[in-house]
Amino acid sequence: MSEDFPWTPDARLLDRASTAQRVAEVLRERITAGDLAPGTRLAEEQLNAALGVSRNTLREAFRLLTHEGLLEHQLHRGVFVRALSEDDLVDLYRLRRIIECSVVAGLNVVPKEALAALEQHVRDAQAAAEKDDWGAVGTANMRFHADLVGLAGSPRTDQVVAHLLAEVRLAFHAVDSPQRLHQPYVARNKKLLRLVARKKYDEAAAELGDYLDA
Amino acid sequence: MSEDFPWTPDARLLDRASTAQRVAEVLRERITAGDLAPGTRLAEEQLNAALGVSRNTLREAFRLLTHEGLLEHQLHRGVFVRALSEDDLVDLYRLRRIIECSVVAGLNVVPKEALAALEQHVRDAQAAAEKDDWGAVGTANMRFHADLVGLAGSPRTDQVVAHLLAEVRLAFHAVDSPQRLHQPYVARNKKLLRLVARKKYDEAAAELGDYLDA
DNA sequence: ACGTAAGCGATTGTTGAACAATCCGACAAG
DNA sequence: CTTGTCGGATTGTTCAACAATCGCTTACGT
Repeated sequence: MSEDFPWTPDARLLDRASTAQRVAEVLRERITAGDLAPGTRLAEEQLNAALGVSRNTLREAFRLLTHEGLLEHQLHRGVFVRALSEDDLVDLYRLRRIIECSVVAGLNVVPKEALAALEQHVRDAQAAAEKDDWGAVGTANMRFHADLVGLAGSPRTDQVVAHLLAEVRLAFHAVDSPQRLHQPYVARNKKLLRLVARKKYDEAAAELGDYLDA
Repeated sequence: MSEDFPWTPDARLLDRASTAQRVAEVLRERITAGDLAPGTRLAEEQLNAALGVSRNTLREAFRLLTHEGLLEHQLHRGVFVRALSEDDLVDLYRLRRIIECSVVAGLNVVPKEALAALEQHVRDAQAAAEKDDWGAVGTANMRFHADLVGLAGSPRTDQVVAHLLAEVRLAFHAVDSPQRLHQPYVARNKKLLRLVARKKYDEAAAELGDYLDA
């Protein structure tokens, strides 16, 4: 457990902005890319040496990522890459269903440019799926849902959903078959978007609720 | 001496609090009690001496409260007690409406003891109202809604709602007539609870949605 | 042999200081 | 009166030392 990390620190990347934010950026990339598996412990001393920053700075970066929900902090034990249980996933999707369905059902007018952005996300997901890049499919899907909720124009709703989606993303890497996970969403998002474009908001909400029950 | 305790083994309560968390607790109390008015600036050096903790620890407490939405952080200027705008309030109640209504509408079974707890909150609010203690009415009201949402058994929903209620509480102190603000809620909560007890969840959700539109 | 408790190394929590960057009010020049 | 600049005060960032705690090992008693 107490060996050096398998990835080399890129000192050049640490020369532009606040050190803590740069460290957080590096760690964020590693986590969302799946290089750091959920449950992995991030020891201060190891990363201290690996990144060439002081412990205090490193802890500041930890705090940033903890607030983002990517890390979990246990008192006197250290920080760990967040590991989601089955119950967590169920809980996440339950809350997503509540919020996203309510938002869609309560829509009134949808600006043209917002609709275009959503369509772009669907196209991105489709293109990535054809290249078997399921990580990119997941990213496009996340952006689709974030922008979908953004239609409501509620900052707090946006923030909550962004947090939920970040947590969902953590669970991606724990899935053995990413294709089976992401494949259905491409078509479903397309159908959903069509319903929204035709202003059939209730049907869209039903469709959305249906597939968040999986 | 200590046979069985009334509190359930909750992981958050079992974890001992760090210094920063305790400092945050103190500040949270002062803020929600209204001792620190919205807009008040919290200088580091001043609190550093007053609370007997180092600047780093104090800043960590600030980060916790900022993340909770009670404090606002301005770069190179310090932290201030959050002042909510009219738009913020509208946004808060919109999200509350979405979540609380969905929870109530989706109820299936309500445990007897949970119902009893809700009734106790209503009685507390009623008693406080008769003594013109509108701060206590607000507290009982908050607990009522927190427990109401808790019926769904979703940790993340609970957390989001707790966050929203904490923000709502910030706005209490900016109101000139606390009576007119809290008075209606006592009767409404009572009515709402009666509908829930009779398992008329849809009607309850409608009632709840109706009064969150104010 | 088994469960228990003290001891120890490793790791995290906290502190205080030092220095840089930035804001704000005062003051002087045009 | 407006503009520019100076200087004190406050925050941002980093570091190293010390205290507290955890997990594991070891020795002890029954």
